[in-house]
Amino acid sequence: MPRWKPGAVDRLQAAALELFDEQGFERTTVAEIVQRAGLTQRTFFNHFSDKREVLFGLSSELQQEIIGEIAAGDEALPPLDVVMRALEAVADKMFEHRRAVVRHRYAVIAANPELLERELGKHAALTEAIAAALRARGGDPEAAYLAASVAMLAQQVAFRAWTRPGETRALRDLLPEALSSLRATLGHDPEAPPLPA
Amino acid sequence: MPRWKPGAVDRLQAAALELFDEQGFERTTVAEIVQRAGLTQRTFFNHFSDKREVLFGLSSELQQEIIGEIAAGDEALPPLDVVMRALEAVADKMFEHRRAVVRHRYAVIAANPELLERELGKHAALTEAIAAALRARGGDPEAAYLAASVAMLAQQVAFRAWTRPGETRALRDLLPEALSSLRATLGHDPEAPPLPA
DNA sequence: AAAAGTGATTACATCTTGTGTAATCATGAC
DNA sequence: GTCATGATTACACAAGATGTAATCACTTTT
Repeated sequence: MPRWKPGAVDRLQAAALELFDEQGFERTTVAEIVQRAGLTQRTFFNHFSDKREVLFGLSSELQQEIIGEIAAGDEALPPLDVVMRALEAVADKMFEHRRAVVRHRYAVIAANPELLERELGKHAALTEAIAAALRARGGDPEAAYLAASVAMLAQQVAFRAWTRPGETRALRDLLPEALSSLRATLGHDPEAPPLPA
Repeated sequence: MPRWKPGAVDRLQAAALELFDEQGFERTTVAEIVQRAGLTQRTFFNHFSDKREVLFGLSSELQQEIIGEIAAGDEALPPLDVVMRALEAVADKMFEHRRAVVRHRYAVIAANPELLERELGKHAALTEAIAAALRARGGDPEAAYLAASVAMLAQQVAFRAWTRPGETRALRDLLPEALSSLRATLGHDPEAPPLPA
């Protein structure tokens, strides 16, 4: 007989998501979460550095997947293409099969400024990690930062579309579209050399 | 004789920036800030919604300036150009003449993850406000969002360069360069029509 | 000029988040 | 069988944040 019921982290995450959904993030106390999960406050803070972090359990796994894909990417490809392919692969592996759950979780996050700030922080950290992974392959540091930033902006544009009600296309297919939208937004560089015929 | 010394907000902001600089954000308590400013904790929280907000007093003014410029912008120009011109104008008006102060403030922010999250939140809010201002001029909502996002990414790239040690060029001149860098990063749209001869 | 109202500040109490430290005790290793 | 491990708990406490009512120089009204 185990001393404690297993899956403490899972229970805390589930209880928190439920409560945040039911009554909002701010009106939910950690005391309520741990009560529903059958644990103590100290245990909550043993597993999560703060109240918000309970919603971001998968972000480190996501980051590892992406930088893994980048490290394994084609050496000859330009940085942006490497990152885009990595994002497409990860879209299939970690997002596509749980659209409803991801939508739900993001709705909870979007409903609260504090959670949105944390999400933005994760986004920025991931951008930095991608840039670092690109630099590790060798290449101009500034170009790495630019490629990472542009790719993550495309990711954001595609993700917004993917979570839109009624949208059915796959995230991996929305990513190239997002990139095209960015190209269209930027227009053509007046100083660029003419296209080959 | 005034009942209280005037400039309570300014004194709080100054004391906070000093202390954050001296001992870091986390190791500084609100009690220390108000002691240095000669006020009480309750007064601090009357003026600032939380401890971080004391560093972001100018952000609402910045936002108003930018959306004002956008509203007054040339009707015929494409959205991205309207935003870029607004950012250039505001760069001159609010940044150029206090490079040292801005650098210093940003160094304090960059040194702490919580402050960085708040900065990202302000950045995102400004992006949304710009998109809203563009939509108010009429035009595709998605195009407005894209133009706002791309412009703010260019702003970020230019700002990074502007605050780099040794950099002397003006922010307004770094903005078009940042846009060019983004175009170069994205490369050319394979589906784009050929450039006119 | 007296009275009444305003608004920034203060005093006090309280809730919530987050941390430090030591104790508990089933499980698995030796 | 003994021992080390590690997740959980108990307890105390600092710091951030909020609600409420009181203060009182200054301004407006009468």
